[in-house]
Amino acid sequence: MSTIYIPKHIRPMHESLTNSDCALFHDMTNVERDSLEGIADQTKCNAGDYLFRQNAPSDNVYNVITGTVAIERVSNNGRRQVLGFLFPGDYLGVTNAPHYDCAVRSLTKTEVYKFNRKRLYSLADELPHLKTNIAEVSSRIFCRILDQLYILGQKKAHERLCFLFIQLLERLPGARPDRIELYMTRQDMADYLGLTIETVSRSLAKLKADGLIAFTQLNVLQIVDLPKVSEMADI
Amino acid sequence: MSTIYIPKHIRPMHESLTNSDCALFHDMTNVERDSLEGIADQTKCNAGDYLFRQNAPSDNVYNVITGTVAIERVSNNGRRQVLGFLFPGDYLGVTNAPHYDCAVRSLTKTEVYKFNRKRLYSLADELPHLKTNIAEVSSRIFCRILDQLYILGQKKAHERLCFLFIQLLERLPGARPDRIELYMTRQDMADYLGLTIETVSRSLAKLKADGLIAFTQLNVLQIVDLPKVSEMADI
DNA sequence: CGCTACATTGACAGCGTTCAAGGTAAGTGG
DNA sequence: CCACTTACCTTGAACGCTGTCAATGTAGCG
Repeated sequence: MSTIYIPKHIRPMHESLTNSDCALFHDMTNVERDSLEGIADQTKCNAGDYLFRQNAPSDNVYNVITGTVAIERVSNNGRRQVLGFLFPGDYLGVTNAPHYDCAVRSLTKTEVYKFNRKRLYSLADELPHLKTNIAEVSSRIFCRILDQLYILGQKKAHERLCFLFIQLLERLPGARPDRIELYMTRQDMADYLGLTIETVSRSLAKLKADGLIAFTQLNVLQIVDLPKVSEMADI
Repeated sequence: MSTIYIPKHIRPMHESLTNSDCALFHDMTNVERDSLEGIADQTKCNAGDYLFRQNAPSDNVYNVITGTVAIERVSNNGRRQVLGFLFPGDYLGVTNAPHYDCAVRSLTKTEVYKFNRKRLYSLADELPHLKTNIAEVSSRIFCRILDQLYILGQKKAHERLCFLFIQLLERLPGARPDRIELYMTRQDMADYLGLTIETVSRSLAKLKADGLIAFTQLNVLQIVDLPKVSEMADI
């Protein structure tokens, strides 16, 4: 039973998160969950705000409650690479380095839980399940990066877009083949997939013309031919 | 003082490894080092052999003693992506997933230390430094993957090659600007950099013609203009 | 209405892939 | 020692995808 104060309009963390990456609470007892909730602060930010910047001290681990964020990395010469999009349930800032090696920008209004990393990691020393779960979260993040690496190394523009769509379908809460809301701009997609915005636009047009996808609105996608889209995305 | 048996032609692990990634022993006492060495088996394999295959159970963590290996991933449609090259001191098989999501092939005769992962991780529960060091190793692996991701997303062919050269210069033991031995084939480079073998060949010719690099032998590279090569590789 | 930000489309050039031919080096067997 | 094989690498030519530059279209907002 929880003893800490929770504003009544907020559901306990382990009930409000639906994504499969919501793993910190996995296998934990209620008492353990309460201690984990005890070190979490809830914060909000608006579309366009940065949760943290590249090279800032990596003080916190975050867990997305609502909204979508983009992880991005900018190099000396100004080129930007988006390393991933994160959704409710996803974790960010899970690193052992003293500074973040990337920035996190919110694409929508976003609510997150913020864990002080030192406190989280020392709590993990007491709660074996938590330690396992942190490792599990890291492992999943790593697997996704490997997928993206493969896509960037081996796939053509329209295949990369299909990969993104399948990822959204699998990970974005509420996404269905007939309705996937794209919270990111074309530029964000381009920077994620290693393309230009024009190529993204043209590839979308091609996929549309071929009857694989459709747009009900500018940013609402429909996957018309899921088997073919899956096949093109296949890693 | 070491009490376990070490064949006399083999130097203790923590003395034989020079790479900066040799981090498992960092900050450990001699007693701690001995217990870590106690769970290590030494094995060898020939060029072309696989240390482990994609989807095999992830039973072991390896540490390269001598030689060079390539981490690779093959997809359903047969396209191959090389995820990295590893050198003496580097670790591989560091994952929390029950199966390896990639294969590891040796490019040369290779000696490795093999740690049973369960034993390594339970030993880490007793030795705080070891746990920290494992996390540190994971973190470095992750950072390198992010670098590669950026390269694949944003760089042109000749820039990607410069990136590889700088990586080799920094990480391959014995590499100097005027002599870098390339243990991998052109095809391996291509699969690492997301290019075709022909593009690799042509880009090498271009870099040579521009006076940035030279070849003393087919597989022995010389970086002639290090500042320019570094600049092109810049992440 | 006009402003702004974002997205699409067109024309064209260039980079990288593809297909094909030729070259190089090491190893094998007569 | 030399022809032959094999694996790897280089080079050429043509094609096509993607990037670049520029213009146009669209949606939201004051």
